[in-house]
Amino acid sequence: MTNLSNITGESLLYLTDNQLRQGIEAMFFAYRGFTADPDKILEEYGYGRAHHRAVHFINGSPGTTVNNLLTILGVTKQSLNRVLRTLVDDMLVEVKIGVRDKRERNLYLTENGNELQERLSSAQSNRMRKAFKNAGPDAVSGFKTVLEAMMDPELNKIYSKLREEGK
Amino acid sequence: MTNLSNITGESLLYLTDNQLRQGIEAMFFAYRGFTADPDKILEEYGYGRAHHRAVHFINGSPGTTVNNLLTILGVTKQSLNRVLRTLVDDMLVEVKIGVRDKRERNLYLTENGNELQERLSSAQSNRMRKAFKNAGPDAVSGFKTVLEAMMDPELNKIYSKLREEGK
DNA sequence: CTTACAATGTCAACAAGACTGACTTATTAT
DNA sequence: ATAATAAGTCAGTCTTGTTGACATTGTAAG
Repeated sequence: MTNLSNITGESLLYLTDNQLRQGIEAMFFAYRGFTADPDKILEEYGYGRAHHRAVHFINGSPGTTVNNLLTILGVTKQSLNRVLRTLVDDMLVEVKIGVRDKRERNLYLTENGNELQERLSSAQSNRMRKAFKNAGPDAVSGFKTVLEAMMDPELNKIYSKLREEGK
Repeated sequence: MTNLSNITGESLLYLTDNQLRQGIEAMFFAYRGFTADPDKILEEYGYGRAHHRAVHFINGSPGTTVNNLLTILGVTKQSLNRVLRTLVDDMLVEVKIGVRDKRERNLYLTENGNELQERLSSAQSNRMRKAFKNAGPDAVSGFKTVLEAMMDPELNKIYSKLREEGK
């Protein structure tokens, strides 16, 4: 029992190339699984992952501005605009002129937009719930800890902010 | 010590919508971080992520066939061929005719190919190593457990096979 | 041996989703 | 009045995926 604390502590973090390689491949395959279910739903609408991301973050921060969305998504306004325009044309997203600053546009999901969001969210959540249940609570916290450490520092700030807003 | 095992066991897995939402966003932001460093290197070569994936899996299974690669990557042969052709033209990948079955093509990295692979791998591994170190060994196993549970069953088989091959 | 199947490669056309660069229109701030 | 900001748009390019059709070569089965 002398060096057991060492064994479970720092010294197990001799990470071999193979362990790192496995981590890399786990990320690759898991991300594929992670997006598989929503992709099927999006296909019905003729949408892609870009639409999913927009809908997801508008749902999470109703009334957010175009600039906010650009920062979170990390794309150009031309790229976002293409997606946003189809969502507005299809009556899934509503655009309101800002009250404080009339240059800003506040984005909201319509009733139809919410319906799509719910479908996407529940598909993705179901998979994640199963994964979490299989893995157990300790694994879940480990999962989140590693992912947070893997983000770029700026994105981590945004993510933390979103965590606070979501209670 | 009576119900502590319960608390840390099943009952903590009442997963709220917010916890699931956070997991989803963590995946999104972490994957961005995960690909950020290699993307910069690939830009020097005029390559994209598709090239990275091809190089990665050829490196992991030298002599693998085109069909194997198609299965792992989950793309069409036309899509893979475009990428593979540039890699062969640029002398990063070598193609040898199969010995057992002459229809098959066995793929290998050349010296230059290995150099690119090393650069990509070390960039990505460095980030993952940092994340693993920050998170600690328990978090690492949790991370892997959840990701494996999140994969599609078929991909999980492939992934397990690759784990075995890598000792 | 011929016929069928399998592994690979290629041509063409198309689409999503990213990019750059330039430019307009409102609106706000200095 | 002038400059900066938020948003939108037009045009062109690139990567990476798709379908469909077809050719070549080699293996396997009858």
